[in-house]
Amino acid sequence: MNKDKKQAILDAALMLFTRQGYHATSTASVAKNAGVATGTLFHHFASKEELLAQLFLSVKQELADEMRSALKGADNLEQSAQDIWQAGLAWAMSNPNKQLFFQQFCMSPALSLEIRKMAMEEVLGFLGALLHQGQEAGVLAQFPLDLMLENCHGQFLATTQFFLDNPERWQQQEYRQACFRQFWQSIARL
Amino acid sequence: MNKDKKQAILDAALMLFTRQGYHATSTASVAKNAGVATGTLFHHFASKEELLAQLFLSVKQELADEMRSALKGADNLEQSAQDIWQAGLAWAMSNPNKQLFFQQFCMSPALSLEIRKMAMEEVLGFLGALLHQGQEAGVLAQFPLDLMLENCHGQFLATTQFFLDNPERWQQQEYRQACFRQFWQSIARL
DNA sequence: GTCTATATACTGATAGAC
DNA sequence: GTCTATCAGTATATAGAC
Repeated sequence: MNKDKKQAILDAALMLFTRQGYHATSTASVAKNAGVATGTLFHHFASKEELLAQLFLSVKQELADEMRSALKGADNLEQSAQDIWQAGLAWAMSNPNKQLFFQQFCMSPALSLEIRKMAMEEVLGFLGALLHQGQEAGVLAQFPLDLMLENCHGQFLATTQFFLDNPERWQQQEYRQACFRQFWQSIARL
Repeated sequence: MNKDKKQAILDAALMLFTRQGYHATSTASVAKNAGVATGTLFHHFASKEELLAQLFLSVKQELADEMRSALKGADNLEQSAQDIWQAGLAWAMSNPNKQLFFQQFCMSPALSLEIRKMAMEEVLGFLGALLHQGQEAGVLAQFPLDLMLENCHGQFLATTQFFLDNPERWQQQEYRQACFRQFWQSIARL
C-alpha cells in the first residue's frame, strides 16, 4: 500500500469535488490530477462514493480536533467560547478548500444522510455539552438547546463564508472581534 | 407556448435536483417526471444549466417577495424584524422543497457564481438597508454591516434547517419565540 | 409545441499484464 | 500496487415528422 498515492488521490478529489461538484467530477479526472491511473483509484477506494465519504469524515474530524484542543485551560465560559470560536475560524482560514468542501457537502444528497449525521454529531456533541453547562451556570440564555446548537453552527458557517469571500477583512482586528461579539451576545444571558 | 408543460418541467426539476442533486439528475428523468418528452424540455430551456438557473432565481425571488410584503406597516424596528423573520420562516415551512433546494444550491458550483450573487443581492440589499437604518437609530449593534448581514443570513438558514428537520418543534410557541429572541439579541445594541 | 429516434461523447468500474 | 485497455451503460443535445 502506497500512502503517498492514496493521499494524492484524496487531495485531488478534495480540490475537484469542491470546484466542480461530486457528480460533475469523473474518477478518471481525479486519477489524472493525482498523477495515478484509474485502476489505482479503485484499488484504494471500493467506489467513488466511498472516496467521498472518507474525505468528508476526515475533514470534519480535523476541524473537531482543532476546536477540542483549543478548549483546554479556560477559566470562564466566555473565554472558552472565544478560544474555540477563534480556533475554528483560524482552521477554516488556513484550510479554505477544506472549509468550502464541507460547506458544500454538508447539505448535499451526494453523501448519505448516515455519513452526514455521523460527522455532525461528532462535532456538535462536544459543543452541546458546553452550552448546557453554560445554561446551568446561568451564563447563557435559556433557549432550547437543540435550536441554539443549530443556530451556533449556522453562525460559524456564515462567518467562515464571509472571511473566505473577503480575505482582507480577516486581517482587521475590528472584524475578528465583531464576529465573536455578535456570536457571543446571541447566546449570552442578558 | 404551453405554460403548463413548462411549469411541469420546473416542478419536476425542483424535486429531482433537490433529492438527487443536479448532475445526478438526467434531463431525461426530469422530462419523464414532468410527463413530457426530452425534446420538449430543450424547447423551453436552451440547456440543463439554464433550467437550473431559472429555477434558482424564481425560488429566491419568491422568498424575497414574501419578506418584503411583510415589512409594510411597522411602528418600531424590532417589530419589523420580527414580521420579516416570521414571514421568511413561514414561507420556508410552507415550501419545504423550495427551501431545501435553495440551501443546497446557494453553495453549489453547479450554479455559476454570477447567478448566485445576483440572487443574493436581490434579497440582501433590501435587508442591508434595514440594518443600516437600525444602526443609525441606535437600536442595533455597531458591527460591520457586511459581516452582520452574512451572519443574519446564516442564522436564518440554520433556523429553517432546524424546523424542517424537527417539524414538531414548529408547533411549539416556545421554539418559535426563542428562535427570534436569539436572532434579535444577536443584532440588538445591548 | 410536442413528439420519437438517434448522434456523439463520456461515465464508473473491471481484467489482466507487469 | 500500479498500470493500460476496454466494456457496457448513460449523458446531453439535436433532427425531423407531425
